[in-house]
Amino acid sequence: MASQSSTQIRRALHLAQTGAALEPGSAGIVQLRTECSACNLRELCAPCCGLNQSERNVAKRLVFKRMRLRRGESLYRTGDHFTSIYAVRKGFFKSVLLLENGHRAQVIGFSMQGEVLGLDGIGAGQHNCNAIAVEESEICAIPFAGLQLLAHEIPSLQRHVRRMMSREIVREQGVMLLLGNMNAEERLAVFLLNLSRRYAAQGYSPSEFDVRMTRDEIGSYIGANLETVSRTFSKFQKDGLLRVRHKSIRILDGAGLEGVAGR
Amino acid sequence: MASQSSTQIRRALHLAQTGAALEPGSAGIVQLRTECSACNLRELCAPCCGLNQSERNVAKRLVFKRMRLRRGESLYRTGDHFTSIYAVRKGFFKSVLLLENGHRAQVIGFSMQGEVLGLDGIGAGQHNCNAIAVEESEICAIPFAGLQLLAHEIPSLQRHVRRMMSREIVREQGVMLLLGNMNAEERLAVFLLNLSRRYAAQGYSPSEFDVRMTRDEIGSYIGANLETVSRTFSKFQKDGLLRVRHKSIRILDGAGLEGVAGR
DNA sequence: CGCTATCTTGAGTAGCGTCAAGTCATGTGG
DNA sequence: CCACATGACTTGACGCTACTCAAGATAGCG
Repeated sequence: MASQSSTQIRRALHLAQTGAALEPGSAGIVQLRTECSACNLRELCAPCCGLNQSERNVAKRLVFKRMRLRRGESLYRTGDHFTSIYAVRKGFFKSVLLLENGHRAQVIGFSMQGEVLGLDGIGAGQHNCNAIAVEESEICAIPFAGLQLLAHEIPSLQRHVRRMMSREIVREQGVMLLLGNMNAEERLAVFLLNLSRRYAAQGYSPSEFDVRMTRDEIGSYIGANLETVSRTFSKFQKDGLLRVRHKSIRILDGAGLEGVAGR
Repeated sequence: MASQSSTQIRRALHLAQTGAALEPGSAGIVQLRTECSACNLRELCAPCCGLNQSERNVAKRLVFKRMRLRRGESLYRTGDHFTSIYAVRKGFFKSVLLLENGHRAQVIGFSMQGEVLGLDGIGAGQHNCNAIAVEESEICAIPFAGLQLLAHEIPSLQRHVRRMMSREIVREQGVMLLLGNMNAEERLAVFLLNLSRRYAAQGYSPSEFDVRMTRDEIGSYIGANLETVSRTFSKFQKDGLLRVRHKSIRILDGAGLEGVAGR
């Protein structure tokens, strides 16, 4: 069923890109047409950010397509033809890498509201992982070919794309450090502090938030199993660092948590 | 002393970029001026690869600078101002990420002959890790600003830069999978098969090669300690998969090794 | 209200890290 | 050319962290 809905989404995207009509609301997917200049995320949105007014006018030519996805639905899958990068307008996604035998899988990243998804496809022309909604989410698809045409006229846009890619490289380097060098407590602490910082960047409280993903998904990301994640949450609570009530997290001692994270 | 020689290299690079003269052979560093078209690595070299003749003529404007580094010398260090990307002409480099407290370090990648180094600096304008020669090495510095000017005229070059960055993202995703999901044997097997493939890509034997790095450096990269690396080498030898004689490796049973790697 | 997914906690174990001792290779200076 | 020092590697013993298996608690959903 996950595969089926993914197919529908891909079809929707294809239709959106070719400009063909789509039945609204089919399979719970709503597709909207918006101009960049009307996008209420344009302050956050990668390709618009940092443009001056005249550049924004040029950017109007780039028509974005919005879509909604429910928990478990795929935005794209490994091997899908790369056409767009995606700005997350609302919700949460996980990027899952599958081993060739398909037996093992690992979450290699989470993308939240205001962040960009799908850069891994630029090189090979096809996506290298599965992007799956962790909760009810809404994205804005940015056709990459159009983005490149624009970037040729707007150098700052070209720079912006490069900067996003470079940031992704640096982010992944940090995860490699986490996975290669840290124990379970340090990993979870780093994970929580990172989440906290990202919520803060979106204007939410850095000390009180929900983890939208399951213990299993967190564990997959930080290289531990779900029991270890759960135990470590409990230990942090016992030590007075957090208050954990299922998905709801309150950071009680940020400095203490940073101490555990080893900074 | 490592820090001192690094300073010298940075000074050399600065001089090279400003065009000032440099005493040849000082501190064992030799700096050479070469045009791209004369570079005998141009088939491998990232920015030249994939250009047609007329584009190559344009590319002649881009003057590269070559340098030699001895084992342990830094090509760049965390926080260094980003000016160039580097093509490895000869030798081997490791990229080392330092934790903020400077106490822990991890090798996050190795770059061999024919590969490119330094892409992590593009976004922030400064390097995010230390690039250190693992053996006597020679690199070709490609000034990034010049590369970008050229890329504006040669779209395929722009694409090429993007592709390199995207490949780096995908490579790091693979390392994350390795570090998050595999045991020591699987990690070492994956590491060796990857090395084998890269040696083959450079025209060397895929089944018989030297590991240029120490057990400690391998361990840091694959998230194990040096004893575990050594023990696993011994086990692979006992199982008839490899013949290991210190740094010299011969793969006796590639299929068996792939089996261990879990593919 | 019951079913299912998710989470928590416990007990036992295995893999890998730590500590330690010894071997081997490389390089340096007499 | 040899002696010695140093760095790199190997192997063993032991202990701890985190995984596995299992059972029960809790939340969310139809």
